[in-house]
Amino acid sequence: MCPRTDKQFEEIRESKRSQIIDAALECFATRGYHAVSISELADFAGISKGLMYNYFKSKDELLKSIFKQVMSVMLQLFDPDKKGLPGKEELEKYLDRYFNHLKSNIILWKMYMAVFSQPAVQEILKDEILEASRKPLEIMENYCKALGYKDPKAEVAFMSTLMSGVIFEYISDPENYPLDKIKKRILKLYQ
Amino acid sequence: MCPRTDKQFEEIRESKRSQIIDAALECFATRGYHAVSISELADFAGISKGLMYNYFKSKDELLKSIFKQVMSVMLQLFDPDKKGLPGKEELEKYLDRYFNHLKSNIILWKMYMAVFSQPAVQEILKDEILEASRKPLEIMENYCKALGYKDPKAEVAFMSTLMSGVIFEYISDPENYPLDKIKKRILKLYQ
Amino acid sequence: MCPRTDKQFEEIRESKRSQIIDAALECFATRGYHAVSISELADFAGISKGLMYNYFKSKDELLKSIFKQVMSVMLQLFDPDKKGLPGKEELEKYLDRYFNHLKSNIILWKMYMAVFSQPAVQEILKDEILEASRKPLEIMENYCKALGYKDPKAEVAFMSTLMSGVIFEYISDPENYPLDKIKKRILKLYQ
Amino acid sequence: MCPRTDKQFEEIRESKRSQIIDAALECFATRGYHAVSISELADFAGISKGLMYNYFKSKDELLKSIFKQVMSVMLQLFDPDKKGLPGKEELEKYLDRYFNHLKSNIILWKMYMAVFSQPAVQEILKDEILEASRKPLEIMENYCKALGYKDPKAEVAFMSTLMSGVIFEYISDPENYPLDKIKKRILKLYQ
DNA sequence: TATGAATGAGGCTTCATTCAT
DNA sequence: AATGAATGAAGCCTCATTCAT
Repeated sequence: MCPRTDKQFEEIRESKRSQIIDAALECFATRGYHAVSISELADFAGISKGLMYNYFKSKDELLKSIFKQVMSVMLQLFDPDKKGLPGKEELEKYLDRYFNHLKSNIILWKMYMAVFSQPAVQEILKDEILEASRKPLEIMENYCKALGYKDPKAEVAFMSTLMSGVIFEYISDPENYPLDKIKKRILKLYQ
Repeated sequence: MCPRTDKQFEEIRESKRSQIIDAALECFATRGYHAVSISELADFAGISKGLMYNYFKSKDELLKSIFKQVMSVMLQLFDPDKKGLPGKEELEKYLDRYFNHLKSNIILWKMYMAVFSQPAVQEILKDEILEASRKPLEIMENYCKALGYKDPKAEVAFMSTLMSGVIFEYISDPENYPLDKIKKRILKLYQ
Repeated sequence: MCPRTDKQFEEIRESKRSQIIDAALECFATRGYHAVSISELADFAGISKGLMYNYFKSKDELLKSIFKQVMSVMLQLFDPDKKGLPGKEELEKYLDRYFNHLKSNIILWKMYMAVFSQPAVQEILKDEILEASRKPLEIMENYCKALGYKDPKAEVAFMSTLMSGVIFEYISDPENYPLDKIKKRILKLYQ
Repeated sequence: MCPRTDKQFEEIRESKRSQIIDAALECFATRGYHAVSISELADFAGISKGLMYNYFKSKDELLKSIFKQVMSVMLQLFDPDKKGLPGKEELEKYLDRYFNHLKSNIILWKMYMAVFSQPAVQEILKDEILEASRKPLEIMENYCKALGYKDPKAEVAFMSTLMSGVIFEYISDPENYPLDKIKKRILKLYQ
């Protein structure tokens, strides 16, 4: 008989928003942004087409929201709690975290790759991508400086290459890619 | 005014086919498969929409044809003329060829990545992909064995990772990626 | 804390109804019926979408209600208090009232014109329109007879033409239309 | 067996374009711009929805094209062949042309009114409207000057008022509006 | 072989309306 | 009485594909 309280509405919105983002994340990651229609998305999320637009202004905006969420999760990965000087030990922990994250969040990384490799999508997310890549690069540069590399920027590029390669190979064939062996192999490089 | 011979017709067809494939390759690689319409493609290739369907049964078929061509070009890269035992020197030449190829055929590699990140397309091209990757993997395994690695398969996975990473990073930002430094860095690993 | 009386409820309802009609009148008149959504309307009126439907069965019904109100206000304009015989002096007063009304109720007249130019709406409001135009026409006919016109019906048509023209031109560009000069010009016709 | 010639294509395009504009003119004029959907329009014109967009970039563009055509037809009305000084005789001919035009092109004038009275449509056609009204106003001003009015601009406003009124009343009820009597009545004003 | 007009399915989006609270 | 989440029909538009010439 009474209207819902603001708090109730807030909860509904937050939960439904998550529900949509999760559904879209899975669809986009596994089938590609353009290949998934709003209709399919709504069906998959268990809501009506119209409701999508109650939560996201457009399909593009939905993609941006997903990307922001993906990036925020990933940034936590790259956000070291310890402020201590990075060293070999730190790097090992860092890689550990990274590989574990990859294993347990494969969908996020698929999304990440899908986004990065589709020019049309890149266009949409240009700004967000630039902003998101700043932090990890900074961290890696700190490691490289601490490890005494003469050309830290080049070493960062190499590290990025390694990491991109790992992601790419792993999500292409998670069953067969020897993730652990690769981790050891990489660690050996920085001993 | 004399009627063309069958051979001439065949040549015309073949040349026009190439013309279309080249145009489509450039469009798809730079803007993405879904973002390019048949209309735009026809304009870009300098022919009419209708004629496209004279050469390719559908847009999907066109994509498959392009991918086959891309793969055939890449296989040449991985087809060593010299049958000599692989060693450090050979590896250096191999990497040289690889990096040069990447530099001068960036469009092909963009296409290659684009295909890999489109699940729907992957499905269609599964077999071609598998077949195409056989040869390079074999070659790399030979190198690894020759270099005395205890676990050659793991080292091959690492090499693949490196190469995927290089492709990915390079095509993402060709202007700024230090391709040559990365090549040296990789060679240092195998000295 | 005492429960409201029925009368209070009634007053609240009536006042809220007015609030909605006023808001809708302004929106429709300035931006057009189709261009204004119920959502915008509710925002503008400071209530929720749902409540709109508590007061009006549909958007069309709302329009009808507005038009009825517009017509009732206009009928007052054409309802002369004085029953004295119409003459030149009366006509002047009549036009005065008319022009002043136009100036101070431009929104009502915009609405009136908007309705007339929407065939779909005309259909809905056919009867209301006919009924509403009876009175002014009657008054004008009386004037014409009193002024001694041989063909009073034709002169009424001419007067209607003048008035429609004034409305049309004035609401099209209220800033620049010389309303007062036009009034004088018309009065000169009937001296 | 041969493709059509450019000329043939040109003819097809021109004729189909007309067909669409005519259909749209009738629909918009009688039922209103917003009330007519592209689907209905296509049906009415006897073509597919898609083809509409082969000829007009959008519904708005179609409206603009129609308005341009309407205006071009009307401008001919206001474009006197004779360059002689305007006088009473000229004015009579001018009004003659005007009233006849109204009678035989009622749809055009309905369209004109529909456009002018719908704010949303005005918005779309802002520029075109301004441009189109320049010429007739200029002509009327010349008449007024020639007729010796002290305040020609005011008299132009009065004439515009008359003409708008005539259009408005006539298209509202063509059957019963005494067009000829009104013409005489107006002429009497300028004897 | 070659053209581009024509089609129609399907995409994204809006919005009047309903309904649980 | 009041709210806004939820629905789904319908709108505009795109585009792969067909077809007459």
